Amino acid sequence: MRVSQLYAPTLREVPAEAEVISHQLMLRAGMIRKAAGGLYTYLPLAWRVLKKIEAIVREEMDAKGGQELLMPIMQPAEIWQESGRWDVYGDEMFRVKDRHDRPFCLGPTHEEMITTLVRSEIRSYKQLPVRLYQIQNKYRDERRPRFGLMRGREFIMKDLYSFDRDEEALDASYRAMYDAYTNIFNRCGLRFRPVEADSGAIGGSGSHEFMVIAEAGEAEIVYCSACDYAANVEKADLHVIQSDLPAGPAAVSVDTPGCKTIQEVADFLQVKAEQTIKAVAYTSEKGVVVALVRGDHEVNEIKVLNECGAIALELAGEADIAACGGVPGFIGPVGLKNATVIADLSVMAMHDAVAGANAPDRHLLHVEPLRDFTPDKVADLRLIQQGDPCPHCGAPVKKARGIEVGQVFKLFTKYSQALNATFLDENGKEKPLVMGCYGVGVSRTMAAAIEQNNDADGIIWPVAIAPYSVVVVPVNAKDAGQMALAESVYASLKKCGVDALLDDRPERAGVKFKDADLIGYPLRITIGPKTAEQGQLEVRLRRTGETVFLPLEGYLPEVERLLAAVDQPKAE
RNA sequence: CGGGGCGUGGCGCAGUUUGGUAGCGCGCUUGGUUCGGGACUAAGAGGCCGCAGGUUCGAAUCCUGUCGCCCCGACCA
Repeated sequence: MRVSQLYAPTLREVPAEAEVISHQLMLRAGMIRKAAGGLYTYLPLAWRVLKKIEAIVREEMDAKGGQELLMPIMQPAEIWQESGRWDVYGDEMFRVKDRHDRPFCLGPTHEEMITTLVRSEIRSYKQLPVRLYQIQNKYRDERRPRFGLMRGREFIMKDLYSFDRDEEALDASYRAMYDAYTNIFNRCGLRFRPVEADSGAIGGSGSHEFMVIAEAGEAEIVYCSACDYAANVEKADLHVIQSDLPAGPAAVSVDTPGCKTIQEVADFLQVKAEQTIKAVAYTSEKGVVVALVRGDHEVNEIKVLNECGAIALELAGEADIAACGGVPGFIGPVGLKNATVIADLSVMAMHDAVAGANAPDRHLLHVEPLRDFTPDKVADLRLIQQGDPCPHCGAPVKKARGIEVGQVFKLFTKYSQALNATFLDENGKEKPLVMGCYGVGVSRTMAAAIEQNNDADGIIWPVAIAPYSVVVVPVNAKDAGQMALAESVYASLKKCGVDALLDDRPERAGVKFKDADLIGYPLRITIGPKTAEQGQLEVRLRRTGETVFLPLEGYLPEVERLLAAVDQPKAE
């Protein structure tokens, strides 16, 4: 490709709408343009990167026995009604109607589609395992699309679904995909970490997320400073923390005028925050749920959601709090009614605690769990914090931010049971298929790669996913000798399979260098006035900024060697 | 959904308070001089001032409505 022909309009200034670096650079490098909020056109450079990522994904999926197919983006409502998710999925699903007023949705995911497909063909255990995948657009009406491609309303996803005869076989599928994902993100040149994850709305249990470590990430993870434990904060388990206080005398109510926050109460009553019990009320379709944690802890809403079995939680309003006998700001566990009360493990281990008295401007002293209140349920509810003990080895954990680029789930029989997808085992017994699902955010992976690989001049593509590996830049395109040499270098690179680009534009050298740096081709070969005289090719490495000279005779193997080595950390 | 901000040539912005001929930088076109890190110069092209209604002799500017975009939040009693 010649740059004079390339549709890659670069921008000198940062568009005002872009906040994160990947979004800014993709706009500036002429890779994407916005069509509407969360909807983007991929221009040729971006499309080349996406195709390279997809090619890596396909190779790794095929290597694990995956077979590619393509399902419709538009899906009939009836299969979602059958699985029960039509009503559950909520506003995040784009819903459309055809001319006969029949309801459809734009697929946010494809469990229903694949399961209803497979249920009519798979009859016998002899046909298993089956691993089917596709790469296509997904649609989610995000409540807030942001950060360019990182959270769009339309995005490219690879989704594979595995069907196995039993959980042991599912484990093998899961392990195969876990390994494949590790290969994919390694090959894309990303620094990432698989973390234990909550399985969320999609259901099932047993899940890992592949997190690219980056400040712009929307997810928070914790990892152990000593062992290899790592988890999404939503998932991280926590053990009981015992109180060292003795049990107190009978509870008494005291005035705490205007003390609504834990800090205000603790300061006013001269106790530590960890001696207080925090009660957080939520509403759900199952009624009011009150979560109790220690005052210095935070509630992990995901854990609450999982414990109470509701579809969605919202912080309760004043009316809901009043309905269960509470007073906003002064709600406490003693005397609550008409609510499901769930206490964190560490709350049950407290003694002589302070809690809201369910009366205006009043708190209770000397509260004793089980003596003064008995929760409906006790569970691990708190959100992990930096420095908390690792659930595996007890060493303090650290926090980091990550971009979720992939997730693997064990679905077990959630969908096969709902959608009646069964097979006959060796004994002629009908059983539900045991499923797993595995997603890679392809477009998000591209954005994540930029978040991790850039500098003040622009993008620094890993070779494996660069739109072009090498750009050949004649310093002066009007100089016939330079152009002839550039043409011949370009032709020979292409001939031996190097993804090369020729910047034949009649621009000044500086303009071409700036564009090359901005777009981030791994290698730039500069053809200048002295190149022919000295008999040497000047090659600049984007990642390190180094310039190396190669002999005009026999430079091709050297270029290939450079391409193979340029992303590898230097051995000292 | 709540809060805040912004919509003015392709991009970045000024002008709005105090109504009176629509501006600047970058980019674009043409010519000349330049030519190894976003050149200089001369002459140009390009704007329903988001949209609709209202006030006014007159609206980018004031009023009402509406649409879109961006950011923060959807968080602890």
